[in-house]
Amino acid sequence: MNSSKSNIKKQVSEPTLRRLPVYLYFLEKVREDGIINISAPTIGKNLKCDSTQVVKDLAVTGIKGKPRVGYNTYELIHALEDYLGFNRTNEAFLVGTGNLGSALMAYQENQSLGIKIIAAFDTNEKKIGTHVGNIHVLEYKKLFHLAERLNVKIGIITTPNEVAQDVAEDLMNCGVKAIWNFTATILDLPGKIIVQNTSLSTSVAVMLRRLNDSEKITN
Amino acid sequence: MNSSKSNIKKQVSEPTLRRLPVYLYFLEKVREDGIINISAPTIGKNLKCDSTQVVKDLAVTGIKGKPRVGYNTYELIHALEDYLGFNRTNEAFLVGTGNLGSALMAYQENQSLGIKIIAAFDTNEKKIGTHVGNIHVLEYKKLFHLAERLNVKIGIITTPNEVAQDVAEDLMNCGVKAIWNFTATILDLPGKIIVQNTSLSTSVAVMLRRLNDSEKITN
DNA sequence: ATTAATTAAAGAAATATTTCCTTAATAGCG
DNA sequence: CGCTATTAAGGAAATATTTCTTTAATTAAT
Repeated sequence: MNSSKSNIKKQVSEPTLRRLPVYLYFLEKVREDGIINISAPTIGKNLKCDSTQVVKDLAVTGIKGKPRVGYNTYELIHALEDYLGFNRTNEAFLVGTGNLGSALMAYQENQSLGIKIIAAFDTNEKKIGTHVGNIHVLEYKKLFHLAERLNVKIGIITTPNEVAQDVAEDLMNCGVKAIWNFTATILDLPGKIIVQNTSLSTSVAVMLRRLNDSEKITN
Repeated sequence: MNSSKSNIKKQVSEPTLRRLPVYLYFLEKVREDGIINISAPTIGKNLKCDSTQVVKDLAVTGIKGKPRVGYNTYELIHALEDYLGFNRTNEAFLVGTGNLGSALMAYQENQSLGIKIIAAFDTNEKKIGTHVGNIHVLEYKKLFHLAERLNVKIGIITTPNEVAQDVAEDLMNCGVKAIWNFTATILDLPGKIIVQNTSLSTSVAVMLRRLNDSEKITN
């Protein structure tokens, strides 16, 4: 369940990486209010986390804050977007246009997700030929053909669990380097392929357990 | 960004909790194959993680494995479902029936998510009165009225970011104890309210960054 | 029955992550 | 112009998490 290690310079930790978009969204909100500079303690107070952690997290972008002033909001937003790759067009293929797949396609049209789904694939004949927004649902077989022309690095799997492994291998063979996996299947792929598992059950599990814990405590 | 601490017995760590549904899904697959007993090393090999970790994770359920035999698949599945609360009907309200909200409603009809959305709310008049599967979309105002009768503990927020805080407070005032927050807003609520943040941007951020890292390494 | 191999469990060590502490910088204020 | 309060940065300590090691149990094979 772990990722490989870089030999050039050590990878930024996952907890830190997961916090960066949170800072980014907060800073965007702050910028709208016309705030030019913001300090780590202020960010920490708003986001309910330690100011030291804020400083260390933001340090990965290379941006330096000024003592007594804090960080330049605009500069920091840019650096975060750049670091996270949100300012590039990260093109992606999506496989499996069920509820979740369709939702992701529709969702990214409004909400900026950081990636742009350029084509969706399905084996269900009823789905093929339809489109969500301006993304067309193509026959799954065409994945290989399309991948030749377009140099897509990211694949999204929103298929039933049973076919996830096969789809993942196909995507890999089409040149995909990173897979966003919404199924409950643990994909067995070479270590060089980045796999991001986003199973909804995982979140539910944590929440339900915490709820259960809290109910047992007499407040 | 942290949760409160139990004073009765120490909480199970989040990494462990996040792995439990992964074991559960794997075991369900294994059970279908008619396998009665399975060892931690076998689970570890399949899920690509350390066998010691498997043993420690599964220990939280209270199930004991037998040396030289492993765990009883059936017993373990039951214990995990019970521990995670997946075998209970965890009723939930959903607020915000946009793309993501609708998808969640449709999704849970097929895929067992561990929770059951019993009513959805929106302020958009075009949405009110419609239904996804057999879940009706109701006027947001009716949340308070409905909450009086039904004792719903879980709230799901799939609204635009701007209104998330207000919705969260309303849900809390309606007796909701746990909130599954899909927005990028960091909710400011009393510590006793369980908040599970599932921002899609977070996953994308981690994936894009790892992809970027891997491209810089000469394999 | 005895032995050998496998395995879970419990504890120790290693690693990762967060929090704390000190230092140096600097802008605002007198 | 110097002092003070605030702050980022860097390193140290504390905590959390994972991995390693040892031990004891138990089943299968002889």
